[in-house]
Amino acid sequence: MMPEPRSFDAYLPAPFGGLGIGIEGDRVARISFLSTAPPSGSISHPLLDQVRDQLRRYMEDPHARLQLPLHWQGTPFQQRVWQELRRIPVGSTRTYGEIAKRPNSSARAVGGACRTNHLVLIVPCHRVVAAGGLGGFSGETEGVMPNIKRWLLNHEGALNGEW
DNA sequence: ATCAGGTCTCAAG
DNA sequence: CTTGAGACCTGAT
Repeated sequence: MMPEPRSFDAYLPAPFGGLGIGIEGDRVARISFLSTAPPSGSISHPLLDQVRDQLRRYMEDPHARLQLPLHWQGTPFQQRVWQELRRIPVGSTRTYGEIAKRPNSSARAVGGACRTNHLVLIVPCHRVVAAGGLGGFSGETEGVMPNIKRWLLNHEGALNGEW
């Protein structure tokens, strides 16, 4: 049996597919890439309106700020990496190795932390690339997800015709 | 204790 | 240029 998929409280279509949004109480708990709208209907909540709003704005302008009350859940190491990633400016990228340097960690460990990112876009995992290329995304080394990564980086102006 | 992973690096063909 | 092995650290079983 596959693990029970997390439920989403709202769905927002996007140029690269769509985004699922889930909240816990009055905080955003997860934002993920979805290819189709989740079966469960969306609920009504002011926070969801706010999230949709900010995400839509980001689609138009990559510099739009994403400022939302967030609900973090992860190991200390993961949280540390995520916070670090949030400091990568729009339009630039870091390699897994670069991120790993600080805590004397390793590139693979960073990849692992990225893979478990449940706040896509807010934690810009898409700005972390491999030393020799685009690198994987959301657990895939090729296919749909890396294409989304490409879209996002291009949207942010971080690709100079490469990859 | 063991293994797999969104990698890196270096050495050899 | 391409391939392969070993090394790195974390998280899950």
